Amino acid sequence: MPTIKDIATMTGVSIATVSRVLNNQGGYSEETREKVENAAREINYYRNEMAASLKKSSARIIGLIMPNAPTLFYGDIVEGIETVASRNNYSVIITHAGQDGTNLMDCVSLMAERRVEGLVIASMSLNKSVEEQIKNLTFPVVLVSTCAGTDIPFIKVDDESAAYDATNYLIEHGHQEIAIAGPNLSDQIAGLPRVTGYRRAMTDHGLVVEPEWIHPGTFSFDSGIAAMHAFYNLAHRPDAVFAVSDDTALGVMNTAMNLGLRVPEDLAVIGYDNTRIASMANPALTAVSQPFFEMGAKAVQKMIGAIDSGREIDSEILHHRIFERRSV
Amino acid sequence: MPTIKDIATMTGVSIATVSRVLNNQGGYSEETREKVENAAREINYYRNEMAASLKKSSARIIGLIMPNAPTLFYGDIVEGIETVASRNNYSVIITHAGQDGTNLMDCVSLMAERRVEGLVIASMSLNKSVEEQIKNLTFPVVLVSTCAGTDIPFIKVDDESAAYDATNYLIEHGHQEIAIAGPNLSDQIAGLPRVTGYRRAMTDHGLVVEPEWIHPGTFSFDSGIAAMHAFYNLAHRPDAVFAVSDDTALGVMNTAMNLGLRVPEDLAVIGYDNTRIASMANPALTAVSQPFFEMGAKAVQKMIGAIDSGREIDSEILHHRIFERRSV
DNA sequence: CTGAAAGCGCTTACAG
DNA sequence: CTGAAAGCGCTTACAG
Repeated sequence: MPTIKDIATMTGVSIATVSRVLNNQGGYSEETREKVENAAREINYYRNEMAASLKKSSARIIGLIMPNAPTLFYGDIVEGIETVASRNNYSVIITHAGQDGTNLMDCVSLMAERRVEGLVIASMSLNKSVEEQIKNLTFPVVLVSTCAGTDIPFIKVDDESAAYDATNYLIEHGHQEIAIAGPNLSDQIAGLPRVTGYRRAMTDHGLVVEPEWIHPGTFSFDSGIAAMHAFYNLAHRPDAVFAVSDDTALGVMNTAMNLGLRVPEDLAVIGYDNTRIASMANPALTAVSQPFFEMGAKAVQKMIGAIDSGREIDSEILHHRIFERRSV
Repeated sequence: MPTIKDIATMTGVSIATVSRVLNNQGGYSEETREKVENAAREINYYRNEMAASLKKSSARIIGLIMPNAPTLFYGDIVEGIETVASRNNYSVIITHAGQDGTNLMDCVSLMAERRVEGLVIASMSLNKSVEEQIKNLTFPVVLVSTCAGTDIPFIKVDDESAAYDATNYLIEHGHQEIAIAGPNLSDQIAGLPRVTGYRRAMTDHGLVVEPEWIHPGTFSFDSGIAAMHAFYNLAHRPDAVFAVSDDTALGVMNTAMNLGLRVPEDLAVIGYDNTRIASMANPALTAVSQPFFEMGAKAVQKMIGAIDSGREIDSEILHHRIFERRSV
């Protein structure tokens, strides 16, 4: 590809001058400007960002690490991040760390090698060695829709409180026999806190929680199906379920209806995430929201603030909200 | 951040030697190797890929440009691309070109400046100036789930033929009064060809197409709702509909059921895309598939092949397939 | 087995 | 208004 050297040769000026006009630095004659710009256009010149970045030691790249999970909110997080990144002239480089974050350390290393100026890690849990690795990084890292034991800044919803509110919403709508479907009990971030919130809401209202009403899973559609089948066969059948994801909620709802139950008359269902399928379900799904686009956008805003100021990033708990539709 | 120079100073060897051991080039003593590796670990060294890329004039980056559309298949395309990219030690840098590809030219320029070695553009239509710009690029470009008038290579399904098969499937299942919902009629790639395929299937079977049975839209859920309301009020009401996306299909299905029609008994519905919501709908949606993950994966495979061999990329029409579920 | 040196394509003081 | 030169952090022939 052509370089500023080529343009310099074509126009008879130095590469310094070429660089100046291409960067609109001012301090050259109108005539020079035209000559250079024409030459650049003529040979189809594109500045070599890598070279410029190397010189300036600033690549204006933000890294994004996501799990390999075919989730519906995937795109929203990416768009939130990319939108504010590009608005600030940052590019984003994306990588996947496997379902369980197996090669998360490699991903982080790759980002460091690419000299990202900031890194966001979305929706994954970190083990000790990764936390250690991150602590030694020289650029800011922010977690989105997840958090870590240590002081790595994060942006997320308060899962326990969101689960509490979801359960509470069901109670306020007259339900007392409420089950929870789909939580992964070995997930400290999105699993356990949601069942804790659920339990707390039940206890606060003096309601009993039958052990069978807690049906664990993997946040998936299939988890919802399995949970609903189990609930249906219970002697003491719940009349409402808090599903820990929208996917799970649809599994529950569909199964319930196929079993002859009416939603919400015989069984109320509330979901979690408020992805686009919530409004596309039938009946439309009432759900607690995680604002994914906003999480991504905010993460990058804070990151850029940190890059510019040199200050630390503050964690932030984003507000959740219940979107009322027709499933309760 | 530390550089090889720091390691050289620490260990008393030259930067050349440091570079060699860090790249496992061989040709140094075991003792040197250990010294260098220990020093690197100690100071938390990460190679500066930008510098290395500049020197080698190869950044091992692939660019991806996508529309700003909150679609369900978004993640699948990205994952397909990133999976085979990372397997080949390429990173992927992603950018959004707006709903209508407004700033597509800027995105392409940005990718050129970042010195990507290949570029995939997904699901967007290109105007003349962008096509011109692409033609002058020195790295391969491949289109995914779209195509252009010119000879830019693409990977996609044959929309007309897929639409033909979808309509045909409905006919084979005993339907004769078939409508089409949701196509954007000014979309030359995903809109028009699908209505052409639909029309051709109808004609081939000697079936009439009432003008009102073609209800245009924007491939959205809402388009499906609007279409179904319109169909419902027709004197000559269709008994099956081919929806041009899964989203549209859900809009049609939900509306039909809310209007008191049974799916598939009173109204059969077939979708297009076969995204994850197809199996999560109730009844589960029968749909023609676009293999998004595969499209992305194949695009990068071909691209890397082209980068390595210097040959052109061949366009490829991927097979579509009908996933039979319960909505027909 | 190791090092000095050139060079990738830029930017930016410094000097005039 | 313009240029010569240094330098960003690497890699890699070349020489020993």
